Amino acid sequence: MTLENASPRRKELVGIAARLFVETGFDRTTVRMLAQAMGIKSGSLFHHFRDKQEILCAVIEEGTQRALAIARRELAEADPRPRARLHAMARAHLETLLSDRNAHVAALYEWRRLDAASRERLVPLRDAYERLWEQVIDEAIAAGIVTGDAFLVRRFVLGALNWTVRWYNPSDTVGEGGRTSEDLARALVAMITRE
Amino acid sequence: MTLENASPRRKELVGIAARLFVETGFDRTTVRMLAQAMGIKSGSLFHHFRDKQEILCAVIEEGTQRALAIARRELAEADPRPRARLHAMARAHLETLLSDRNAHVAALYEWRRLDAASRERLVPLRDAYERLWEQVIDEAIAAGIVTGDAFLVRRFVLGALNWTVRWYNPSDTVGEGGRTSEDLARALVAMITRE
Amino acid sequence: MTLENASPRRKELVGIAARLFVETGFDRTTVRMLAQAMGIKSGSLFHHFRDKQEILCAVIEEGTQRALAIARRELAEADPRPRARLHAMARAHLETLLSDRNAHVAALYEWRRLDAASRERLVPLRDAYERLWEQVIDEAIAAGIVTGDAFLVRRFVLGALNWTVRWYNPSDTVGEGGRTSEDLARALVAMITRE
Amino acid sequence: MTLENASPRRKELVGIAARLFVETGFDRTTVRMLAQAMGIKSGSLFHHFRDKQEILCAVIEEGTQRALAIARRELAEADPRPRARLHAMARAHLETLLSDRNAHVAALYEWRRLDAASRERLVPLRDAYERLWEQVIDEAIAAGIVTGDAFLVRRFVLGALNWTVRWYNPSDTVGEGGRTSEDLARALVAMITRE
DNA sequence: CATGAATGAGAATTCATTCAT
DNA sequence: AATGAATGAATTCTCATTCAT
Repeated sequence: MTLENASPRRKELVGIAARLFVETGFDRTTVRMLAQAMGIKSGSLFHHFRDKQEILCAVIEEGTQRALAIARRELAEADPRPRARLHAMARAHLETLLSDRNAHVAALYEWRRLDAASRERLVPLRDAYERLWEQVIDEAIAAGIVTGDAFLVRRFVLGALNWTVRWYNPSDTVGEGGRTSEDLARALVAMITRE
Repeated sequence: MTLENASPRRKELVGIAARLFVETGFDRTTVRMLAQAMGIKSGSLFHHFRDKQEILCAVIEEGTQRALAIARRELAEADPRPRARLHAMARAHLETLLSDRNAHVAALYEWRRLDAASRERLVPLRDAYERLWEQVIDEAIAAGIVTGDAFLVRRFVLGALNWTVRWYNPSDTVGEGGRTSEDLARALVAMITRE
Repeated sequence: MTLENASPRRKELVGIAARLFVETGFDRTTVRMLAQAMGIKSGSLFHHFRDKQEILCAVIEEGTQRALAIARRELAEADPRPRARLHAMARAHLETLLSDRNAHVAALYEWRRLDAASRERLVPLRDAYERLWEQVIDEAIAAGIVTGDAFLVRRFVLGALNWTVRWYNPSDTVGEGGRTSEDLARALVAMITRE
Repeated sequence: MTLENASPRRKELVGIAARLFVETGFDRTTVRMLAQAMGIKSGSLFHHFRDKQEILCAVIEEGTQRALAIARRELAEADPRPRARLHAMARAHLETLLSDRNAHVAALYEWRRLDAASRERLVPLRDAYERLWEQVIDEAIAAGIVTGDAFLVRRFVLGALNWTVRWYNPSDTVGEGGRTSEDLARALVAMITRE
């Protein structure tokens, strides 16, 4: 599941690329911009990555991997009751999405830019993450605190969460009415659960 | 509210551009692709639009305008009870988003590509549309069928709906488990309302 | 010597073109700019002129013709003594050059943009004008008020005069230290004559 | 006084660009023509210069700098008497203008094509050159060998000299009646001085 | 005469990528 | 590893010109 090269230097470069991809979009981020942000010249970039695609692929892998790791950790630490587990997942998702505007955002918003080969490689990883959500939502429905079609609920919930990056700026707590990402997680869970 | 140039020819071109922008993304849609899809040569495009930006601007305006018109019509025809009005808005939103994968999708997903001037021009239009949602959600909260922070509910609901274009293909009813966009609207309303 | 078409409408258009060619340069003046300044659409321009070259040709012809006419008039009216005739020529030259920043400037500064055919057509006209200068300078040398190689004197004098359009703005009498174009003519004659 | 980038490669390219700008004019010299003359592909040009403007700016800077350097050298070596100094300046000016049809011609004839920023940067350099002329002409007037308004004399003299590039071809000594540029300098000085 | 739409050749510029040093 | 120079294909956009209406 891990890629050919996971040196710390490379990890650092991937983080920088992730930020640029989120700020500017993959298409509009030039190799020269990436290199400059990394403190090297554009020619040197190709010693670390075969091509621009590979950078995107690495970013998306990193983003999904982190999302998966954090979700697992939060679930492991969470109260085993369904509502708490739902909350843990929402919190984890928002954390990877908003806390450092990191690779997870790129994973979601630049997925379409992956070429076929990369996509194929990354689908299992993404599915592993989604399966976590599937479980938690199934449990919530089984417990009667959420009603409806599990598939649709999952899609709607992820949509609601993913869309936050379009309107929520975690560093601007005043502009956001003082809402923290924790508030967001709680509000979302409240919105879809009853009793 | 309509802009500089509204010839029927232009409208037709805007429709074609909308489709390409949704299929391929604004950045990856070249002027030549647009021209070819329109049946003209790339130079001729600039007879109708000053630059590529202006095409995007026209597409987004058209998309938001249509969304606004359809939402108003649905609200006017809907049962005046809060849940019905919520449902009408969701149905209207999904219709403009999914029925012909039209300009409304571009309006949502390519908004960031607008330059400052266009953005400024279009913000009021977008706000008018969002105000419709505001009203309907306020009514639902007042009626006690939805609970929570009206602002967050609106953002979550719009996120859930907007994200549908990423996973729902209305022309593939089998792959989508036979779900129609009407089903989606109903499910969303069910998910967030109680009693 | 006159061109196929000398309608007053055409003359007017030529005048407008002359102004634009001087302000912006022939290469940078687009057919659309010309048309707009003329109050018509670019397509219509080609009812009046075969192509852009023909406009330039007409402008240069007009400019040289006017310069020639005015020079002849001034010489006819001038005191027959050599210095007075020299002065009359300088005054005439500066008048066509500066008084209405007209076609004569274009004739001098855009001559290189003429195609071979136009150039051939206009060379005799330009030579007729230069011959006037030749006479006047020959007379001045014969009279001993100017010394030197007649050919070089003529080139130097014309250079000095033609270059005025690069630094002298006749409508800004303050910025120009209150110098009129009449002052310029006098100063030039004074500079090259003795006794 | 020198600018951002003065690599020898760049200097060489600037020289080639100067020649093309003089032969063809800035507007009609395409980037492809420049690249071909430089033996590279058009894309590579932008490795050395940000845009076409910057090439022009570099050419004009180079041209004025050389003119300034040569004028200073000639003045330093010249007999200190006013006529000799005038002659030295004329000779220097014609040398930079005619000897290799170099950047100084472009500096004079394409100045208008500079954008505002470049112009601002180059004005002091140009002024430094003109101040040399100012001094020499002031001295000549003070010595009584030239009469008139120093400002106008300077403008006329520079006009006469600058215009030579329009009619004088130094490599065609037959067509030019065997006149060398040294002859031109002498004739000009003779024309404007007395006794 | 005038127009609006269209054209096609070419303009400057961008950019991922290569490669000798 | 890193770099600077170069590439070539593609991109947006310009513009003189044509032509049906």
